[in-house]
Formats: sequence, structure tokens, C-alpha cells
Amino acid sequence: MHRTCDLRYMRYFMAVAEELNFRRAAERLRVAQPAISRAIRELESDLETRLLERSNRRVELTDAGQVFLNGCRRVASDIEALIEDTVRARDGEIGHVRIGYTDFAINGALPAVLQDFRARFPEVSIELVNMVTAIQLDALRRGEIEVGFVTGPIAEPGLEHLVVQNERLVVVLPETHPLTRLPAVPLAKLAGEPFIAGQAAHWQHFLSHMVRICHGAGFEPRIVQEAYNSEGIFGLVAANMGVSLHVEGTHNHIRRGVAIRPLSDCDHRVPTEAIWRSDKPSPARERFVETVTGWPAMQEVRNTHPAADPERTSDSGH
Amino acid sequence: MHRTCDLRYMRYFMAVAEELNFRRAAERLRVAQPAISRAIRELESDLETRLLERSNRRVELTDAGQVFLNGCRRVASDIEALIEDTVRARDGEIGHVRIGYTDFAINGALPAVLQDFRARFPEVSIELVNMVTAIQLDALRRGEIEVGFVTGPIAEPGLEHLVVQNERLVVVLPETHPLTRLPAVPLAKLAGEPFIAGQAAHWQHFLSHMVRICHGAGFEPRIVQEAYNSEGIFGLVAANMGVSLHVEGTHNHIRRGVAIRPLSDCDHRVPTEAIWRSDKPSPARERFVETVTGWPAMQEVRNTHPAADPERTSDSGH
DNA sequence: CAATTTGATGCCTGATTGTTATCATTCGCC
DNA sequence: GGCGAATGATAACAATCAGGCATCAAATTG
Repeated sequence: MHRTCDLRYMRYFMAVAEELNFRRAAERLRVAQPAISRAIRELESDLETRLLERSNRRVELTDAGQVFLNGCRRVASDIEALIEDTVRARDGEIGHVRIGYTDFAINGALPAVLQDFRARFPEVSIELVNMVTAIQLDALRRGEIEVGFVTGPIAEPGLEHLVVQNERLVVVLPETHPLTRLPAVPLAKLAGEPFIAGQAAHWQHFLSHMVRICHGAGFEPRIVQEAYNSEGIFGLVAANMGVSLHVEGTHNHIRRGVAIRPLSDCDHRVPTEAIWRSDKPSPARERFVETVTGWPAMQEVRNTHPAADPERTSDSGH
Repeated sequence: MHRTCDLRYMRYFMAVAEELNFRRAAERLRVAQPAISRAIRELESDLETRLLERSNRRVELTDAGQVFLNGCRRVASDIEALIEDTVRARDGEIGHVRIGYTDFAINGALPAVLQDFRARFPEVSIELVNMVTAIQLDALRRGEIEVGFVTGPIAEPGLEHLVVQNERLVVVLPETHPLTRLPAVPLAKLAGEPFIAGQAAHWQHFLSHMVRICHGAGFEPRIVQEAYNSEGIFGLVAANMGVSLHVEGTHNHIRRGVAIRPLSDCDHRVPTEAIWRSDKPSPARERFVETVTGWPAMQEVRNTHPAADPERTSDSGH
């Protein structure tokens, strides 16, 4: 097989097989008739198979020609679909994004973002991976995820970021704790309490927020127990092993045995940010980032963040 | 889209996408490297889509490139399969044959022939149509069937034929008929009997056999009732409306209420022949005819037919 | 910083494809 | 039955396209 079925020849053959007339096929293809004659001859010689029985007045398909015609149609429509898909992949309408997320994100804005994205780009598949902030930064650099939802603030070279949540802190108390009697807890009241916190190795981003505000209230938090994730923290608090601080979004996540109280004297906020690499613009990721950026709620968060307007975000938060 | 994805270019692209190296891809394809560079460039410009991210030292697929690669592989394997199928259609290994058959054929050699053919060419589909001889001759000429199994003898211009059965005649009697007491019936005993026969318009080929042997025995059969097919004839005989003659193969087809007896004094045989057009050699039909011709039992029939050896065929018949 | 590797580019040649002119055959029409 | 129209095949020539060679520019390596 010399040219092994050129696509052009297959198109010519389809035209002839449909018209059963070389001249009309040539007209349809806008070429001269001899070109068709030769194309068919070369096809047949490549395949060593007669495709058309032509008796100088009547053209008809051989059995092999019928099989070949069906195959050509299939290939032609496959190629059409392929071109379509390729262009859509270029435009990010089909593809795949891998997304890292923290416990804070999944209890906050992330579900709505995902729902919105899926509605806009139903043919982009999404892979969700739960990771703490530090691991996400690494995974992003290694290309294992395209977008991260992490605890900010992030200021890494080569990474873009966008605040998607900006939450106040709340106190997490055992149900039986005396402070639960207060509708809101002054931070200083926690000075002597034993603290439960996430593992220092992984929760460093949130811990720095926690430690900073405790220092602001004039004490060093006494961490008596580390937990692997939010579940663990809540479990240990429920087990009366200490108190903890968490973001307000956790009210989506009610746990028997614990009580949540706002802080009465602390406006500090913990941002959750979407982050992604500045380079390597995968089209599907591009569309995802566009969705996150253009999302109405994001606009709101971005407006409120620098202004730090406690009234509005507390409204939206609760 | 100018060349709308030439197949050669798709092959080039696949090589590059697999090697992720233009030079190695060029070696694999046994062309110079610039040809690859240009092919990729033209593909990308035709699709208006970047397929490979190449930074003068590293080549990697874009998302669109990955989609295109998958599609190329699919198309390539489709085309490979298509060529394979086309060649097999040429050789008659895949295809379709439409076959006409008489009641005599389906109670005789046809089932075994079909089984044999199906075992040899499992990918040729078979369409079976029950037709009387005259209709089959017409259908063959019109190209509605490729092979017929008809009551001979046939000598039509433009039709090939081959005897596949050569059967003696038997008497079909109502169970209660006095002649059933005889183990074999002399033909002359039927002289006064009312006859059941197939419709004159359609059963002419068998009727001419029947009438001829009756004349040979010195009487004209008195046909009192016509039936549409063998089922009908047997039914009318069972209903005691008369007697009939049939081919011996009918012993495969036992019917309550009728008795079958051989003729004691008649060696006349009714041939069933496979027939097909001399022209229009559809490959699948060619293979079918070869199977029929080369079938061991056919050899036997062909040998016994001209010799008209009554001993042997009577052995094989009963 | 030189050597090497890699992909890109320009120019030329050969191959493939298209066009025009023409032929042989067949079918329909008087 | 002869003639004209229609059809597919063929030959010769022209245009376009793909491949090869030489070479370049950038990046990596030692």
C-alpha cells in the first residue's frame, strides 16, 4: 500500500459512490473528471481491490466497495468530530481539571463554585483532592493539580491567587464548657485553656493566624493535642480534651458534643484563596479560573476584603 | 481548513506525540526532521490550535494535542480495520448472500449446506427466502437473490446450475387409504385417484415431473384440489381429499394423518438444483457456490445422477 | 565559553495532483 | 442501422506540495 488511502481519495470515492457517476462527482468536488478517474484507479490499485464495477455506462459498487464506503463515512465523520473536539479542547470546553481543597474551602465557597463551573462546562471533568495548604503548594508546582483552594495569605512567586472566602474565627468548645453560657466569647478568656490544633507540620498556615491573634490578646496558646484534620479537632474537643479556634464556615458542619461561639473582640479574618500557576495555561484550567474570578460571590468577597467591612461579611457569613 | 488533516500529517503527529522529540520521530518515519517541523506547523495552522508546546528543548502535548492524539489513534486503527475489511469483502470472507429455496430443498440438502458454509465463513450473513422455482428464477434475474435452490431441470441462458439432490418420488396417502397396506405402491394403482397438487401457476416445475410419470404409467392425473405449498398438500391429504406425489426427502417431515409409500415401479428422479447468475460475481456468492460445489455430498449426487444408479440413491434416500 | 543537541527556516528538487484535449464505447433517438 | 450525446479512460502538460539539504538560533552541558 503506497499511499494507504489518502483522505482526499476517500472523499473522492465517497462522492463517486454516492453519485454513481464520475462526472457528477467531479462537479460536486469541483475538480475535473480525469482527476476522479485516476484517484479511483489508484485507490483500487493500493487496495488491490475493485471498488466500483464500471462498464462505460453504468457505475455500481462492488461488495468490497460498499464495505469501503461505509468505512469511509465512518472515518470522515470521526475526523469531523475529532476536529471539533480538538478545537473545543483548545477552548477549554472539554478537558480535565484537578483541584486541591482544604477543609475550610469545602465547607465554604467551593461547592457552589464547582456547581457553577459544572453547569457552564459540563464536559470538563473535575478531580477533587483533599490536601492541606502546604501540600497543595507543592502539588501545584509539580503539576499534580491545576488549582488549589488554600488558607491564605499566599504570596508565592509564580502563583496567582484570588481570595474566595474571608472568614472570622469562632471558638470551638466542649458542650459542657462554662464559656458556652456566653453568646460571644472574649478571646482573653481562653488564655489558660488547653488548646487542640491541627498538626504543626501541615496546618502551619492556619496556626500562624491562631497564634497571632492569641498574641494580640496577650497570651500564648497552650497546645495540648494535635489532630490530623478538622474532623479530628472537633472529635477531640467533643471528648473534652480542650478548646480550639476554627473558621466560621464550620457552622455548616454541626458536630454533636461541641458548641460554636463567635469571638466578641476579634475582627481578624482568615482568607481562603484560589491559587494557580502563572505559566502552563491549560485551557480547562483557564476556564475554571475565569469562572472563579467572574463568580458574583467572588466579586463581593474581593470588594469586602480590603475594606474589611465587618457588617457585610458577618451578614453573608451567618 | 486547507488540507483538513491529511492522514500523513496525522501519522507524523502521532510519531512526534509518542516520541516527544522531532528528530527521533523523523528517524522513526524515515524522513528528514524539517518535514516533521513543517507538518506539525501546517496541522496547527489548519486546526488553528496549538498541539505541541515546544520550547526549543522540551516538547509536550497541550490538552488539545492530547485530544487530537487520541482521535488520530482511533482514526488510524479504524482505517487499518477498514482496509482489512475491504480486502476481506473482496475475498468474500465478509458479506451477505440472499438465498431462495423450495420446500424440497429445505427438507433435503440445504440445511447441511448452510451449516457447512456458516462454519467456513462465519462473517457472511445469510438471508433465506422461501420461494417456488419460478419466482426464484425471476428474483435471480432481478438481483433479489444471489443463489436459488430450485426444482430442476433448469437450462436457462445466463444461469449456472448444479444438481444438489436427485430424489425419487413417493406417494402421499391418507392414513386410512387402502393402498397404505402395500409396502410400495405401483404407479398405475393411482390412476383413478383424486390428486392434490401445488398451484399450477407456481408449481409448474414439479407438476411437469408428476404429469410426465403419470403419462408413463398410462393415465392422466385428475387434480381435484390445489394447495399453496407442501404444508397445504399434506394438510389436504390428511383431510382425505385425495392423494399426492412428493419427493422422498419429505420423510424428514412427518405429518399426522398421512402415510408415505415409495413407488414400486418408477425410477424417475426429481433434481433440486442450486442456480446462480453467470455474471455479477459477488465475492460472498462466489464462496457460497464454491462451498456448494466442493461439498462432499454434492460430489456424490453428481456422480450418481448421470449414472442413475437406483441401488445407491435408494440406500442414501431411506 | 565551546560543543552539542534541538527545533525552525530557506531553497531546491522530485512527486503528486489538477487541467485540458482527446479517445473509445455505449445508449438513445430518429 | 446510423448518428449524436454521454460516459469513463488516457495522455501530456502545469501547478502545487512534500521531502531533502544546508543552515540558523536557542538552550543545555561540560
